[in-house]
Amino acid sequence: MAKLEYNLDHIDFQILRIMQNNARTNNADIARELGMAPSAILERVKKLEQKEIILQYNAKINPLALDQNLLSFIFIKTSDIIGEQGVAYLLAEIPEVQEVHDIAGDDGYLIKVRTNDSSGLVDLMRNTLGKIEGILSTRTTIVLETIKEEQKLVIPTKE
Amino acid sequence: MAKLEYNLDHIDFQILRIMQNNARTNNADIARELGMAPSAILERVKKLEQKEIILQYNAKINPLALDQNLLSFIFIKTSDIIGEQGVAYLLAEIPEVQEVHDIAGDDGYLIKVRTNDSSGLVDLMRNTLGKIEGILSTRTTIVLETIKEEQKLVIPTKE
DNA sequence: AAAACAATTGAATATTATTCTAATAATTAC
DNA sequence: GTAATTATTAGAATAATATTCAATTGTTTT
Repeated sequence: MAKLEYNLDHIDFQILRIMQNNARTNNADIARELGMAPSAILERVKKLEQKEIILQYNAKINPLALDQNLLSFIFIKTSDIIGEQGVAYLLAEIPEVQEVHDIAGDDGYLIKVRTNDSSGLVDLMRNTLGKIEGILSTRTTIVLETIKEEQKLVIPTKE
Repeated sequence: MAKLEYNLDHIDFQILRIMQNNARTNNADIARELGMAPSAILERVKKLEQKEIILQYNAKINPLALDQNLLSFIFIKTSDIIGEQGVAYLLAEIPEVQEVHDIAGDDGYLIKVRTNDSSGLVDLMRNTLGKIEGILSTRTTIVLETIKEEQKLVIPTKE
């Protein structure tokens, strides 16, 4: 993909701010808040989507409601050569794995995993991770409590 | 807050699945997809919100577009006593800090931070973290590349 | 300054959201 | 087990929003 030009003005920032806080805010409301015509807002939002500045809209669901109570981070050392990320892509395919990051210094990855409980984690490690070629070792960190968990970016005030 | 009863049937699961994938899917579309009246869907969605099963709707914004290119994880050891989380709440207030987790075993927290670049990270550590009382030490892990980053939960197929 | 391009408005139409009532289904009480 | 209660749904009517498009205004480019 070619280098994209992100050319955002302060109106775009305002739209992003509103959307980041409530992705279901309707066009008419955004238009009212910004004092513009709905059609103009629609145009801008579409452009933000096309330029892949807004990547997706998602509902944040309470993990407790789906009985997914255990959050863990796992450091994974692999035999992946630098540049190659074969293991990473396999990890990314696992539904319980929410994040996969290639990290500096350790020849490995940091993954974030959400399971039912500790038995679910053990299952995952034994039956899923255990079957992936190239994993040399793992180090697991259990989350006792999550104080904050958001994806919100800091949006500039001025353009 | 009293213990909430989450009583979800397979229709709720389907709604959650749709919403999780695209939070801007409109009522009419959901209704059509599930073969139900829009009013019934609206009723259910409202209930899911009220029961705090759907926590919020957010737009995922491309960090590159806002020039936030560096992602880091920082382990923070503190003098917080078990049960007390004073430092955690201070950390949670920092806009660049997207996540704060109380982790097992280390008397500390794992935080996820998104900054402009490495100088932004240094700034944050020096000027913001450095001013928080009770932080004993930090260990920073830099993310070279993110292969996957989602909040999507695994939603049961059957009720 | 003119031309080319981009963004905005405003109005018209299509579609959706929302409300409400009646009917149905599911639970609970007795 | 039956009646009473409660929750859910459909369907129709209305309010509001989304979307399209032509005309206008604003912005760059040359």
